[in-house]
Parts: sequence; C-alpha cells; structure tokens
Amino acid sequence: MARRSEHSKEEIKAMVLQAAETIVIEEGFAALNVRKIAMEIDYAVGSIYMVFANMDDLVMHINAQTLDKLSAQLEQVANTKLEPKQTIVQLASTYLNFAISKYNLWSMIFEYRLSGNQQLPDWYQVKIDSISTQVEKVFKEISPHKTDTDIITATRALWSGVHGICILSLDDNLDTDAIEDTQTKVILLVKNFILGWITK
Amino acid sequence: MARRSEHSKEEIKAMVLQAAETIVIEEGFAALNVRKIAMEIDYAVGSIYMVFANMDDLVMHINAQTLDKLSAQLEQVANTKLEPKQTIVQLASTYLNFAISKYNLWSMIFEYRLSGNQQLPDWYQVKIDSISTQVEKVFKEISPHKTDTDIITATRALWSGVHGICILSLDDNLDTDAIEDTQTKVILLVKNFILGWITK
DNA sequence: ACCTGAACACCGTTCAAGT
DNA sequence: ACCTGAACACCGTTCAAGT
Repeated sequence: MARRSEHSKEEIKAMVLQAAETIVIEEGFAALNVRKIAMEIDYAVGSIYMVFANMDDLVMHINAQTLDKLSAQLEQVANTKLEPKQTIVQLASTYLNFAISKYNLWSMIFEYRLSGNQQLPDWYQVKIDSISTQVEKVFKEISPHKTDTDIITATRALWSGVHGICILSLDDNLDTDAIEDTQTKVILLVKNFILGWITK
Repeated sequence: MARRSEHSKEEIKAMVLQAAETIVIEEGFAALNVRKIAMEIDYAVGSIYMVFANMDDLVMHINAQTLDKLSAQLEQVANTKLEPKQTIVQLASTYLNFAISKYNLWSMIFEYRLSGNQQLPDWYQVKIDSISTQVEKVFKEISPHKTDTDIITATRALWSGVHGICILSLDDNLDTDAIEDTQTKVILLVKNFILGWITK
C-alpha cells in the first residue's frame, strides 16, 4: 500500500484542519486526537505528521483561525461610529457572544497547554495581543489626558477582566440564566471601570 | 509480596496527597502521574486506588487544600479594620500574591479538567464560591443603597476581573517586570471599578 | 485484608517498508 | 515521493494472584 496522490499536501492540510475543528466544535478539545482525525479524513495516523509537526502545531493553527474570526468581529464593531463608551460596551458584548457561540473553539485558545515548556511563537502572540489592541484605539478616545502607556495598561486590565468573567462564568454551564448573568457582569464591569477611569 | 500493614489507610492517603502536592509544586501539574507518586511513596501504582477513587479525586483534594489556604489568607485580610476600600485593594493584592507564590498549585485549580463531563461536587463548589464570599461582606460596607443581589453580582464581576488579570498575565511568565505590571493592572481595575460603583 | 504488578485500553509520535 | 501501520514510550485504571 501507500502512494495515492489523490490530494496535494495543501489539500491534506486543509482536510486535517477542517476535521480537527469539527471534532473540537462538536465534542470539545479533550476529545481531539490524531487517530480520530485520521479516521475522519481516511488517511493513516502517520500522514497527519506530513502536514503538521505535531499536535501543538495543529492546535495552534486552529486557534489562529479562531482568533482571526474573533478579531474580524471586534474590528467591525470598533469601526461603527457610535459614542466611544458605547463602542467599548459593544466590544465586550461581542467578545462574550463569541465565547458563547463558539465556546469549544474559544476555550481551547486558553485551555490548551503546549507540551514541554515551550513559549508561544511570536506570530501567535501577535494574534492574541491584537484582541486588546482593537480596544485600545477606542479607549484612547475617552482618555484625552492619559499617556499611551497608561491607556495600554488600562485596556489590558479591563479586557483581562472581561475575559475573567467569561472564563469563570461559562466554564460550568451555558444555560440561559448563566448567560444572562454573565452579560450583566460584563456590562457592569465595563461601565463602572470606565466611569471610574474618566472621573478620576 | 503484598500485605505490609506498615501504614494505616489514612497514613497512606496523607502520603499520596503530600507526594502529589510536592510534584505539582516542583514540576507543575502536567508532570503529575500515578507512577511518579507511587515511586515517591514506595508503594505500587494500584495502592493509590485504595485511598483515592482516581486522579480526579486526588486532584480535587489537593485543590481543596489550596483553596483552604487561600481562604484563610483572605479571611485574615478581611478582618483587619482598615477602610473598606483599602481592604478590597488589599484582598486583591493578597489574591495576586497567593497566585504568584503558589503558582503551580493555584493554576491547577483552574486548569485541571475533570474526565468525562462531570460537574464539580457541591463541597468543592462551596470552597470556590467562598473566595468571592470573603469579598462580599467588605463590598457591602461601601454599598449602602444596594440590594444584596446587586452586591453579589458586583463582587463576582470584580473578582472574576481580578482573576482574569492574574490568569492572563501570569501564565506566560513570572519574572519581576511581569509581576509588577500585573500588580499595577489589578489595583487599577479594583480602584476604578469601586470609584465607578460608588459615584453612580 | 492488604498490597502487588502484569495487563488492558488508550494516548502522541516515529520510521522501516511498501508502491 | 507519498503513504502506511506496526511499534514504541508513555498514560490511567483494573484485578487476579500472592502473603
């Protein structure tokens, strides 16, 4: 057996990525493994290692796609010409709604741990940082007397806060009450933080 | 071989717990496994299952200990008769310092996932909730015109926020600069949130 | 009754061997 | 050159067998 050449390397890579993403969406990332992917795309386990170095590599590529989708949604909101304060609330809501609707993909970004003691590669870290960068530019508009450093710190503090609420509130349950409660908390945190920030 | 009776079941349980905790502290929870524990306490792998149902059971007991230590530290701070606003800032600092100094134990509380789709048991959930309960009573003092429900929601929003900053800031690095930056963000979030909360 | 450790069912990853 | 799948080194968990 061996040698089929039915698909190019790029095609196989896309098939692996697609199959893996579907497994994560449907069963959560704990259910993801090479043998399941191989069965799904009808190739041998070894073939997956022709197109991805290992599981870390594969997962980071899925996460990169997820981060790109999230970034695109945030960018759209950031570009609507609302009042800046309203825009920030909208950005937080968008983040939360993304976390809810794509929960299994979203949580893999933060739960998956690289094997060994590897650092995240630069191209990946940039994508993570770009999330709060989206918020920084809007935050700047409500901070006329602040330095850039202060604005970056404040944005990261607030956005980590929003993220913390999402992580802790959503990880046990995703039922309607919990979602409503989470929305309340996110908006409360954002509004009070901004109110404190501009009155100081 | 078999049958030694050198140790009571309670003694073996304590030995397993102690050995497992040490491994987590020194090598992180990804390095924890039954064979390593067994070697450390000089018993067979199977013996661990005499005193703990499985890994989930063992990890939850370690986490319970960690949560108790954290709770005790927070309680001590909550009982100092400072200005309430100052106390909340101190509580947040205490939380952050605990996360830093016991990072591997602290992160296991939030990173470890139960196998299957199990819910956290009630006795465990109570311990988790008790963290923000510690803050609630102090928060009540600065919220004279608010209902209990609003105070609970606000406390959880703020505390999830503090937690979010800790999680995102500490998981890549624990060097001096990162720690200082994290402290700045935690205090910024708490102060601005409280300022917004009381001026509204 | 207490404890062992081989055995089982899973993982991720590799690589000699087939076409 | 492309692809296979047996093999390896790990996991957690079980349970027949020893004292």
